[in-house]
Amino acid sequence: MRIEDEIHQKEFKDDYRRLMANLLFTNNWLNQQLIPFFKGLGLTLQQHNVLAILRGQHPEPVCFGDIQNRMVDRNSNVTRLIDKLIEKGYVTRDICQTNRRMIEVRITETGLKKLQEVDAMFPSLMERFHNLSQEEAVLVSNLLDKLRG
Amino acid sequence: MRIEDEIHQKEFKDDYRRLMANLLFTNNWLNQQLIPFFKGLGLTLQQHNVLAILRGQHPEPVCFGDIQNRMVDRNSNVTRLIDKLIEKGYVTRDICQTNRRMIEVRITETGLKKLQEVDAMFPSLMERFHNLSQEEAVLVSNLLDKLRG
DNA sequence: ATCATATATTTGTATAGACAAGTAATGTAT
DNA sequence: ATACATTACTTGTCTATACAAATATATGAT
Repeated sequence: MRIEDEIHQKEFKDDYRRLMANLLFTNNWLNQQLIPFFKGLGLTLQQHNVLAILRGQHPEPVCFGDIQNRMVDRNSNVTRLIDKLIEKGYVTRDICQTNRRMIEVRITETGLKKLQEVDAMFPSLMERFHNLSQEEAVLVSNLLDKLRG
Repeated sequence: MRIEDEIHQKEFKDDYRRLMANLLFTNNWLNQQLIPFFKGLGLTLQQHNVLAILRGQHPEPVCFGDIQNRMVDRNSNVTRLIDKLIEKGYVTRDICQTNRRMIEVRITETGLKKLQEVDAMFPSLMERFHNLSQEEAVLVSNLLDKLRG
């Protein structure tokens, strides 16, 4: 459905403004799919993102700064995110012995199991992207990379 | 910059997951430009969105439901958004006389002036989109429309 | 060794978002 | 006419986000 019809706007001043509205609107559309999906699994998007980052380094730990730099949403408060994940038993935190300012975060077995549970559900989530062919998905992705510069 | 480099991830499981991460990351990038831009003008994105909708109908009023349906971010609480805009003197609200459940919202002269102030700054904001040619902007926009189905 | 500066994480706070429940006016079926 | 459902907006509450300030540790210059 054209963005003009989605937000009942006859036309945009220019193609860049149309793209801006479209990016914001599409992100909302995406969140409306992702938030309930992860909520059903007892996670938020950001919590899942952190777990996936930790799995990538497992069994090595990752410190807060590195977690932040690898997150899709850079605005998240890592301290409070990790607190939630510890409560759920998905990660551990320890003070780094070589630099005591840093915190080492590791994913637990329970956390790995939760990620496997998410993985099993992922294909059904990804179906919503299949309005685009694989080639089109690559094309959009590359153009977004180019947009950000 | 490629999304892989932005979030320090070697590769994605498939092109659709890469697109998903890229959409979320690009939206964050966009918000990091838009939020300070509008903040500098004393508005939030959603407040600006509402004012623009009201200008589109001016001098006719728009009711809450219609505002919600035309907003880029559908999750906004229109009641509280309008409260803020009334405080600032940018809109008025009146009970609709033909259906007393509905609220008629109108933009004021002050609101129109504020929008003119925003318009004057818009070209500088749009420069950040010029990494894409006009044709590419149209292409991405159309593919996003297609993605949502 | 001391002090200033930088780095890494934490905490506080004000505002916004998500979502459920509430209120008031209208429409509809009997 | 009355009761029930629907519509349109409001309010409450809990959580998350944005951003500034605070704390703790490490580094570097004198």
